[in-house]
Amino acid sequence: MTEGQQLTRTVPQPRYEVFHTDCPARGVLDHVTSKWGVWVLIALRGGDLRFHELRESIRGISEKMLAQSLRALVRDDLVWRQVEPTTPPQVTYGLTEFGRDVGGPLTDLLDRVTRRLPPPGTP
Amino acid sequence: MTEGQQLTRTVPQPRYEVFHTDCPARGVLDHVTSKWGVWVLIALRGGDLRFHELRESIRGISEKMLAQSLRALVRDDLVWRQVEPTTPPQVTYGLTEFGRDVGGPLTDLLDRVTRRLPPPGTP
DNA sequence: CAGGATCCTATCCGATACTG
DNA sequence: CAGTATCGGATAGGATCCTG
Repeated sequence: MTEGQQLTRTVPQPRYEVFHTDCPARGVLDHVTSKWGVWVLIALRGGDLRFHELRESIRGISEKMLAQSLRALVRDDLVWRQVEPTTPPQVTYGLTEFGRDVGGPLTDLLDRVTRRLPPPGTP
Repeated sequence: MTEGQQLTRTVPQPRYEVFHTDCPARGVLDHVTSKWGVWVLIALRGGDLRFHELRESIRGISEKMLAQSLRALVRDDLVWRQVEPTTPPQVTYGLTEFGRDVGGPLTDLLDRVTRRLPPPGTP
């Protein structure tokens, strides 16, 4: 760190210093805001879902990306994974407390975008 | 659309149907949650900034990506751009009302991640 | 100073095939 | 059913050079 001042202009409280450091929050935030992570988290807000239910909820996601996103989210402790060793196997995913905590502002974000977005006549 | 039911399981209110359609909200949300868009928006919450100030705020971003992200955000009406035709030219960026509106939950999100993240002793 | 143009690399991501 | 493995095309992204 060569300079400690940054955003000290008009920012009320310099609560975080996530802009220059490689603090882990940046990685997690990147996962949370990743292309599919967003939708997985939002989908799971409606309740726990199994792999295929998730895949059907988030139309457009491939199995590969879903599995990959889920792995990342589980690693970050945003999502838990429960394997029922039956035949056929049954794997359920759900939000951890952290995941629910993060899902709030995420849904809020989506809400504001969707509500603000469809302005009549902007092709 | 071959089937209209989706997430009708446990979701309280089916407010949006952003999961299967290619509604524009998905595109905007993707921009908002894009790798750098997040940080641009958060950085601008502290006040209007010029190109190089932004670049310095968001350490790690390249000029190309900053310009590209800014263009996308301006297109989505999240950020405005004001050109002062002086020499040297001076271009200032700031949040639109939409941008500020979206910046709220975004900062909230970042806050929760950063606050929750650094658990003492998890190398 | 603010960025466009170009080149090249890293990664994302879908399709397919295969496993427990 | 719930994945993993691999391949190949598409895209994101960095470095550099150049312009108004």
